[in-house]
Amino acid sequence: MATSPEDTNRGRGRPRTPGAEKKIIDAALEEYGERGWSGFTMDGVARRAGVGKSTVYLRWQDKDSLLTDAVGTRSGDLGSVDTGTLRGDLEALAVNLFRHFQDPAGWASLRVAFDAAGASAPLGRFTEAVSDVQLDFVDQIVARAVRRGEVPESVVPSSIAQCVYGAVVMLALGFRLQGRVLNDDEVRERARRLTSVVLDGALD
Amino acid sequence: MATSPEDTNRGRGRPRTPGAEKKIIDAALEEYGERGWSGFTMDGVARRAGVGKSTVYLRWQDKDSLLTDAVGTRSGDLGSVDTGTLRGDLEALAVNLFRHFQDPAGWASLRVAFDAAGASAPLGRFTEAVSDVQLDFVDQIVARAVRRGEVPESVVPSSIAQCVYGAVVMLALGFRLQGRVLNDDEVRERARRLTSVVLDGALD
Amino acid sequence: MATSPEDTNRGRGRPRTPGAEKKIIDAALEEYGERGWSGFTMDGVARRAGVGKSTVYLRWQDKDSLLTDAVGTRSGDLGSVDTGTLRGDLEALAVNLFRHFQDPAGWASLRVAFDAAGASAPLGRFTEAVSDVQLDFVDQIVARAVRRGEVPESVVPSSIAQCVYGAVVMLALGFRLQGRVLNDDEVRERARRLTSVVLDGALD
Amino acid sequence: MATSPEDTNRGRGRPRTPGAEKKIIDAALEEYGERGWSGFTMDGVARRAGVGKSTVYLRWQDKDSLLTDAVGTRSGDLGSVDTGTLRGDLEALAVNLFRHFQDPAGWASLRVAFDAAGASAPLGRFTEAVSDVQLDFVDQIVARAVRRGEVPESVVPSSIAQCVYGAVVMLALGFRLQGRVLNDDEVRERARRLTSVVLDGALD
DNA sequence: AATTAATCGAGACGGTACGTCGGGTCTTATG
DNA sequence: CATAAGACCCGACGTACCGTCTCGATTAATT
Repeated sequence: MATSPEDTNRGRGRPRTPGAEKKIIDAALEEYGERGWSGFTMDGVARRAGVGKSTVYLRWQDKDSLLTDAVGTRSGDLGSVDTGTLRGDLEALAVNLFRHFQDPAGWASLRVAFDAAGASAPLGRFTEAVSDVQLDFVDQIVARAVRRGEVPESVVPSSIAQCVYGAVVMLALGFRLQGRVLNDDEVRERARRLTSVVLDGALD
Repeated sequence: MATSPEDTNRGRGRPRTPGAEKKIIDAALEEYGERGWSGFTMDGVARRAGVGKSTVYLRWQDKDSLLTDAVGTRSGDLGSVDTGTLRGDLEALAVNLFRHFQDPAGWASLRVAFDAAGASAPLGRFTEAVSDVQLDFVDQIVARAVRRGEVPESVVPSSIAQCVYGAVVMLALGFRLQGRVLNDDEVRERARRLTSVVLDGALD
Repeated sequence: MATSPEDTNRGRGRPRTPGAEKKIIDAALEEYGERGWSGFTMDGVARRAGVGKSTVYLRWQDKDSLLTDAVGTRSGDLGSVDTGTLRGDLEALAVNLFRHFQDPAGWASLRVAFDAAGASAPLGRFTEAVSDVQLDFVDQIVARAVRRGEVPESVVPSSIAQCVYGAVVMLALGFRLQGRVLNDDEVRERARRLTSVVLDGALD
Repeated sequence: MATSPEDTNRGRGRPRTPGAEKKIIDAALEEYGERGWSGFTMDGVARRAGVGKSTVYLRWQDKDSLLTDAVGTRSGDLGSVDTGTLRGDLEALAVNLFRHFQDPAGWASLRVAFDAAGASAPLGRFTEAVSDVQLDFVDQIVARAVRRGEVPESVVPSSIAQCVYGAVVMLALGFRLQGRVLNDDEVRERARRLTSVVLDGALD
């Protein structure tokens, strides 16, 4: 989980405090959520976690690594949906994703990904974390639909994935910028709409 | 252009050096491109632009404003396409967008938007910069198609906009994370694919 | 005064705040006096001086330099005594010295000298600060006495200087270790005694 | 020897490794000699001694105690001289002292004393270590001379002690600051000179 | 022989200070 | 007035050390 999990110590010396990682990650997420990026401080995280700075730096080499990691551990199984139909699956996924992005930690994971992609020195560890893992479960949903014969084999799953995922991202971005938070019904309605575009097309 | 372009100077005293804005913006973009976000400093920008820090702060109130602005000035008329068909317009737009995001400045504009949306104190000035302006021209393209009778009036333009824009964003993100750069043919092929999903739907 | 007084800036940019040096030195001396060496902190000095840390580090390269300098500026004209007789001069000097060493700053100057002499990398700037300047004025007193014909030319001034200065140092060290502080009469008595040893010898 | 030699262990459990004290003290002295006070760290001492930190802290309560002790164990019997005359004794003593201070450990003992005397919280344990023990043997030498009838009973032994001891200290300080090391002949010459001042006085 | 208990090397722990760096402001002298 | 230079206050960065604690592994003396 930590950036450098070099478990090279075979019992020599005092073992690392078991709960520390979690405490620190929780604190990091809370700090990030409350104060935003510019107010996100290693000292603050350590203090909130009730931990010395060295304990943090022993596990993560720097601020970015910590936030990256903290944010990655919260991207649970957003895609584990199975309603029986492609439409149902995509709508459910869109709802999950949207809710994920309304949560500070979920949104942070996205922001960090964009940071990583922008840096001249690519952080690399996001390649799979986002581009593969995250989009993968959309692929799986589509593949399931293909097996069911719901959609022709000619469709490119990744394109659908990009549309759905991307649309939710833009949606979430728009509402965040406006400072609005959608309730469950609104979220479902948006999910329904964009699923409709992807599945039915605009031309018929 | 500048965040606070209060042109209150009525000719009294020394006029602002004409080329300064451009020099600073260019420097900002270069610094950002070379060093990334964490290496992007006001001192660095001023030094590279051959300008005093006060000259920068006289025009932009803070770092975010500068980067925002610098990045905004490069978002030209991505949406000024008119091929006569909705499909042609969307494909052309997707190509433009994708190229935009392959450019450091273009990508930066996106990253900044995500930063703005993540902060507890919303920067506000992005509301129009991204959610309206950027998505607007997709709306216009769709509206034009509706007028032409290409698509039924029932379609929701903003959903199409979100899908197209979002899909390009995810595509660009994915390739950036992998460190890949697409050539023109590849870009066009991707644009064709995702336009197909949005217009024709996955189900027929 | 500062360790690196490279006055290379000829009016360009904002001039260094005039009173800052003094404020910082005063604060340093107070902090040192109140909290001792182990409690002597750059942050503390800056805070007490009402100054940013960078303002301190702009003038002194590190903690040692600051304390060294602070302590050096208080070693006023301990040797500017002229009573007309060698005995009177030495006694007055001994009194001055003793009082100097009872003051935290004065004592600190000695401690710093011993640090400097102990380091593998000699700090160099102490060579004159202590061994020359400090002992020099004892030499001058003796030289004056030689000119007056009070003492034969055969006496080695530096030996006398070392005896007087060294005796006072040991005296001060002893009392400090015991936590005792001498009043004026006691100081004068001690000065008289050791001057007697140096001038009259123990054998007659 | 150790600060808290509470020999409370009645044989139960593993006995303390016999050679550890010495190894640690040697390491401490070497570290101090090579790196000076600011580079003197407990981790460094433990590492050099090939010992765990707990083994050090089991014997000394803190850094100061260790250095104090390390330094004290090297102050051998500098004063065990008996040439038959006061002059001979003092010269021999001065030579011994000077050599002692040319040794890093010997010098360290002095520096530690000055540190101890400077602290607001007096370390106390130096009171005897320096002011009594160290100066005492000068007293004994003088007392012996008094018994022999060499000097009148009126002389104050402690004043002579302070002069001799102090002069050697200043001498050693001066040469250390200049980075010079004296050979045996030079040392003897200096000892002769300052003994002459103390015994014969400057005035006759 | 098994148990007990102190010590050992190693190294993680919560803190605190270090010296550096950057943000945004302020103050000069010079256009 | 604007400008280039650069000092100012502030506060976070990542590192190093302190003195404490916690491991598993010795190492005797006591059962």
